[in-house]
Amino acid sequence: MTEEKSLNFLEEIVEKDLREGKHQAILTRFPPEPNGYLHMGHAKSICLNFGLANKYGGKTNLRFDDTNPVTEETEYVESIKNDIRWLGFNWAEELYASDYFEKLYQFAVVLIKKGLAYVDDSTSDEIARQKGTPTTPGTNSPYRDRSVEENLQMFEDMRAGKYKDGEKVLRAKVDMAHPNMHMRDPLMYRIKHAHHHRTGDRWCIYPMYDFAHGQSDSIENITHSICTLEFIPHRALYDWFIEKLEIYPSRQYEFARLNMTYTVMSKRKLLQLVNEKHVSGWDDPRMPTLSGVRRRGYTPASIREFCERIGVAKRENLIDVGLLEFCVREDLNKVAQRRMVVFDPIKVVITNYPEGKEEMLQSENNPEDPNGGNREVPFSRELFIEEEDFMEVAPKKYFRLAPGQMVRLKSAYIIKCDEVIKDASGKITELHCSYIPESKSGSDTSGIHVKGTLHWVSAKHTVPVEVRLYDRLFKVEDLSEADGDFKDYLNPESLTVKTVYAEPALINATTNERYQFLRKGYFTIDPDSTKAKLVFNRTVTLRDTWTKSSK
RNA sequence: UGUCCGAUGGUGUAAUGGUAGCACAGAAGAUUUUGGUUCUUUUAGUCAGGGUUCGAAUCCUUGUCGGACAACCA
Repeated sequence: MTEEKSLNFLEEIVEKDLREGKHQAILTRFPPEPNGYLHMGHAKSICLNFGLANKYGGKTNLRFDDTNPVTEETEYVESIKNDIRWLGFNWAEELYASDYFEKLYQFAVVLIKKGLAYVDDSTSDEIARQKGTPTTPGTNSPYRDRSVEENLQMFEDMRAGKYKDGEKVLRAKVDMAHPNMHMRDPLMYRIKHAHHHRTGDRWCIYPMYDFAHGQSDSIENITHSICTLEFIPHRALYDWFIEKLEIYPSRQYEFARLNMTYTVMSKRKLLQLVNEKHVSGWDDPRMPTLSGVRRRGYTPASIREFCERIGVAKRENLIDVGLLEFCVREDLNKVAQRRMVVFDPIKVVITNYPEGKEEMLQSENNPEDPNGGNREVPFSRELFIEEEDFMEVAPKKYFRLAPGQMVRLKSAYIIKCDEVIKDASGKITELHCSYIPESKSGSDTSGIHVKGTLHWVSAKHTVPVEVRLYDRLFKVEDLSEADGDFKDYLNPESLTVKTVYAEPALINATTNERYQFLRKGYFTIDPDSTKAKLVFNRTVTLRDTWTKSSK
């Protein structure tokens, strides 16, 4: 008997619709506007839309909502497609709202003929005033009662380019006193003499979101049109257009968008960070964009798992970024190749190890994978260990190296610290240790048990590599609660770059391999990496219960 | 002082009138040649009042709190 996983509210709706025969199959869509890069919020929407279709044997269209030529670019179209594929989803059809411009125009003509739309000469200020406020009704435009013939002619003239930008708009004739602001004669078309990334200069009038989205859904026979909460008030209009046009009744459902701690999730703000150079670009590894987390080393599987775990509901939420980190660690732990890299070295001399002697030791590539194989790690008389792995005066539960104390060097020998060498200023320059020859990893007959195991590198075999260490982009957990400019809360220490000491096996690191630098975290090669200078991004640190409990 | 949406441990998310469960985070312990992994245990919750009912997180009611809506953006 397997435990039945409970359904989210959208799955319940879909199951009900299928059960009652409302639909034979479902068709969803993912509708990005090509004016920015996809972020984790989009990932949630993608997993939802594609996930629903996958689960219930339906399909998902990719439809670019490209109704505003002044902000949209082909560059974004390509990055969006790339990100969706990377996440692991395949769309049924690649479509564009701009494919429907002619149809949409004809829909508008239908509404004009029905007396449900009119051309308005009012300025945008005047229209704003006519709208009223949420608590006071609006007033009718003086142009509201133009004849059908006049409206038809003027709308045709709008299309023909006889007017300048902003001179006229087409509005739906609904109800200027409606309690829902979106129903107070909303704009359907505006004039923009602008070049469109797909239709070029064919059009100088462009439909507004409300007159494009629902109709596009309907044209494609989308069964479930899933969007975020802020579109709830638009639903009345969505349904109104479909009803008046008597076209396929797609239905809109809304869920709460994703918010994460210590970051922002709005294209506008992300664009600002890019434009004002607070980050290196849309794919800066600190960005919550898909291109950013990809470069940082997050795996598609870990992001899908994250989206699964955060659930779907209608209440506002703020997800702990720690959950994302948990998901990526869980995934990476299974696949990452283990390597040893010392960040802040302190020299260790094994005084009883013959000068000039070297030996190759075997070390497992991945203890989680029995078939992962081994690699060779050179061992010699002079080594580096991590500065923080030695303390001259050690507290009680300190398992690492200290005078007179023993530790295991991973995959090598147990050593004992005999002497601390300092320079004139009292700074520790090296540690003199002795090793236990019988304690060799894999053939230990010493019978000695030590609590601590350290990573290390052989001093003369060391390979310098650059690591880029990331911290949260912002200093505060909840940016929506922060007063003033969100950029005031940027964390100045979100990026640390350092050159560190790696074991030689890392020379052969490849882009498609993931690495765990023992006790340091999970790393992946950055695109800036070259043969001459390897560059690694830290995806996430390892879970650390020691520094936490020692505080 | 309008309309709409929402409110369950610290954070998310279930329970669809019948034992408030799961995950992350936190705490304690075991295992460990990564203070990682794994395993065990554990802390902590139904916004408030009233009502219906044998029985309410769930239904009704009145409040409270949070959010959305007045772009020729999507």
